[in-house]
Amino acid sequence: MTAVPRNAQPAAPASVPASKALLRQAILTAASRLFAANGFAGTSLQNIADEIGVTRPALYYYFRSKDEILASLVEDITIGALKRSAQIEARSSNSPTASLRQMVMAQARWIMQHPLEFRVLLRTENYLSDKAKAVQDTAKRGILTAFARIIEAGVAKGEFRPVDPHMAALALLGMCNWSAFWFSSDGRKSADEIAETMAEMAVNSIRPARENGKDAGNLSALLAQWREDIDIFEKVAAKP
Amino acid sequence: MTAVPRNAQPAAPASVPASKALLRQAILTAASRLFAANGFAGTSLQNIADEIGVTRPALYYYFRSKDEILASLVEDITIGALKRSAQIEARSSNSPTASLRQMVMAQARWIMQHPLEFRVLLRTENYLSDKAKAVQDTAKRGILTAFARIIEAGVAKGEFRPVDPHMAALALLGMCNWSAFWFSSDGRKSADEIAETMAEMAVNSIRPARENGKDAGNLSALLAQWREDIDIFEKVAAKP
DNA sequence: AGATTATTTTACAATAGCGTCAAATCGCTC
DNA sequence: GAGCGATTTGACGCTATTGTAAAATAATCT
Repeated sequence: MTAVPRNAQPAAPASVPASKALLRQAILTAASRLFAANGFAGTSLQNIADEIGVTRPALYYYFRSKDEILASLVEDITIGALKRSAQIEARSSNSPTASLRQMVMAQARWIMQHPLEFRVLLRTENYLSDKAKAVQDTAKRGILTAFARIIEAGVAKGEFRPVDPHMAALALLGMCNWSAFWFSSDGRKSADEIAETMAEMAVNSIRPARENGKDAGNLSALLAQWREDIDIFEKVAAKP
Repeated sequence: MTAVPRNAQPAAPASVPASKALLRQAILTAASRLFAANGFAGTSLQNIADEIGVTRPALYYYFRSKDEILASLVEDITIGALKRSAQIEARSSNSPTASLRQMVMAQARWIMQHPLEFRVLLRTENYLSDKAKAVQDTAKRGILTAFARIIEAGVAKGEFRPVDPHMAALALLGMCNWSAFWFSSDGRKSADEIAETMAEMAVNSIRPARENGKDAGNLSALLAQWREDIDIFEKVAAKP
């Protein structure tokens, strides 16, 4: 392993120095690789140290324990996911369909951009400290309710079938999250393509069946349908 | 722990005697509970032994190692899932929509009937021996291709949108499998209700946009639909 | 009852990995 | 190049747990 370069900044002693943060990050990256490959228990601190080219006790200068490495790792990921869905919800488009599509895309994308970390996260809940687990739980709950709220709004507007919002949200999140287990960045499809397909599947999965004229009184449902039609049209028209 | 009752069969020394199989099963049940709760590495053989009321070395009479317990545990589950989807595929209804609905229901149900074992399975792939992992992989692949074949057939028949069958299968399986992480048997909804909802979502997710415009790429069908819609709109809007 | 087999236990290595500490080294400032 | 804080290292103790083997107990058969 190459020596870690130090930048020549005069000083930033107030908070964490840049150099320290740098190696910290290197540790986290190596750890996610190894944890994802061999599991948390299957990875010793020695393995991590070898990966970076230092000795085992050096790690204790950056993290108090093995568990703290794990906790730090998974916290970043969940918080990131939460932030994204909160952002989209705040953007509050008036169309739940559009919002849901965006949320699914964002979630799927975020996961496929960090598949390793996500796999670790999904597989190691048991080893988290109580405090870390609590952080996890609130973040997960936040994402879930964001999805559920959008779906609920869509149901109220008639853009979605009358499904149980909570359950539908869990189902759709499952669709997204599962990708951590199978997505490969060198596969035939890009993360963006997959995310789009999933978003399309998601909105379709709870879209009301078109009942020709039946409940024609429902204007917003009709408008929602038109929006989708236009999307389809746009895609078709854009093709060579 | 109560003594294990022995049946008075003369002898069945050829294969495994019934009594031995009984305690074996008890060990597996206890193990899944503990593995699911505290993780594989977080569970010692001592914990398992305590749960059943024997001493630790007694376990070695039934399993050669801790890993063998895990392997035996997860093998049962995956094989069961594979069997189910194979059955449904063999039943070969002529309607891919109906088949897909049934497969999703079966998969979701099977998982919600064994959520503990499934959580263990999803979280411990890393600790499996190479041989056990191979069994895993082929079973998983079998389920996946069963799903993909149905979807492919549906696409060919025009019952589904032209999605990538492989990818859609993964997405739908994700929806099902994820339930292992959130389903609770004492929740408001029963496993059957949830499975049905998921099946409905699944078939909708890849159903073509329009029932009456058979092929989605058909522009004139889309335009015709719009004209109709506008008529409806006009009537509704004209109302007092 | 006595013999034979099945099952469980007590006791015993052996190992791997975590966390700690004081000493050594590095990089920089004066 | 002496001094000082930041960083790394080697050596150590410790615990938890796995797996084994021979002895003890329970069950079954003749």
